Amino acid sequence: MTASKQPVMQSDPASKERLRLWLRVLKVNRLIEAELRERLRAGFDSTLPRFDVMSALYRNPEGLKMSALSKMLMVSNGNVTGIVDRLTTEGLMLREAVPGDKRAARVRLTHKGITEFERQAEAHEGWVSTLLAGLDADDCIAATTLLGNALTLKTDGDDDAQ
Amino acid sequence: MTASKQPVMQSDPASKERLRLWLRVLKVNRLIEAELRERLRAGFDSTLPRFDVMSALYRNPEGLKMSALSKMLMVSNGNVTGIVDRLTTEGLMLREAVPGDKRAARVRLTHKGITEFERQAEAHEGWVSTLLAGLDADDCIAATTLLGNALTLKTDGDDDAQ
DNA sequence: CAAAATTACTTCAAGCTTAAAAGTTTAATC
DNA sequence: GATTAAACTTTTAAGCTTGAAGTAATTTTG
Repeated sequence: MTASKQPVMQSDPASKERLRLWLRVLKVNRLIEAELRERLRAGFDSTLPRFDVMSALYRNPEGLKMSALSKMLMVSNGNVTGIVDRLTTEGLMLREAVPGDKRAARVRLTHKGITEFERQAEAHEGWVSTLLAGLDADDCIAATTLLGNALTLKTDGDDDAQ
Repeated sequence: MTASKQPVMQSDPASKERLRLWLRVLKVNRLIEAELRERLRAGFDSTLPRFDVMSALYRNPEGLKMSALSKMLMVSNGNVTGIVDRLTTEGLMLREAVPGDKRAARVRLTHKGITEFERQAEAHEGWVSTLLAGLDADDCIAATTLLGNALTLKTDGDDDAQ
């Protein structure tokens, strides 16, 4: 117990509550991510980033360009390259040429990738539901709505659904 | 638009809302983390993991054992080692021997580290408040409470406050 | 049309992250 | 006292992540 308890007189009185919420979001996120990571590893010898990529491609069976993928997942361009490389090596997805553009590459799940993702997604939904068992449907809707309001200035490209 | 819209008849009817909430948490987390990372990089030539370590030590001026630090931050033991190494090299923190135990090492902020963290923490609180400007104090309390209920089974070691 | 700017992707270096293994020291048990 | 188990930390290998630099193709523009 020393210093630290004097908030420096923050201008916005909601500032402290916002900080508290952010720390809570961070905690929930870490807890759930850690659990999902462990279960994906143990159950499917995979990782969350791989799951995310497959999930995005599952929702877009016609394929996505690398840049669209990285924008959708909010990760860097160079990052996606490595994950796609590995998934491709394992035969779960493939790169195709884009007809009118020799720079671009379109990636999509193979049949094997689709089958594998469906297996994982079913388990995934159950895990999430278990981890959030403390909240019923109404609580979830309320929390989702509140968090959605936090994004009013940032969100544009919308995507959800498993 | 193909397949994918048949939820496989999940047993728990709240399952879909829980999944939706999880995706929302993930999105908020990524958006805010990305923004904070960028600002820490541009403004202080630092990173979020470094900020987190310094924050934990700031709240514990007497120092923490490496294992306590890793538990508090919910990251792996080996992970903390590297971050502490770098912060130590920069003179922001230091390792001390624990009197009765030659296995353990206690780490704490140096004076320079304390000063530097205070600078960063003030900016940090402002950034978070800006990013969550869509929510007033009551909204934040409501959201924090709801998310807290999600953790009822997992939370034990409590820590918060900047 | 040619130069310039933009777009798409990959490569690179540095740092973060984990799980597992290894190295020390301490505590417990026999 | 010797053996075993536990606690604490570091090291290691593999993968994730970023920002920046590099390559190539496309579009814009003068």
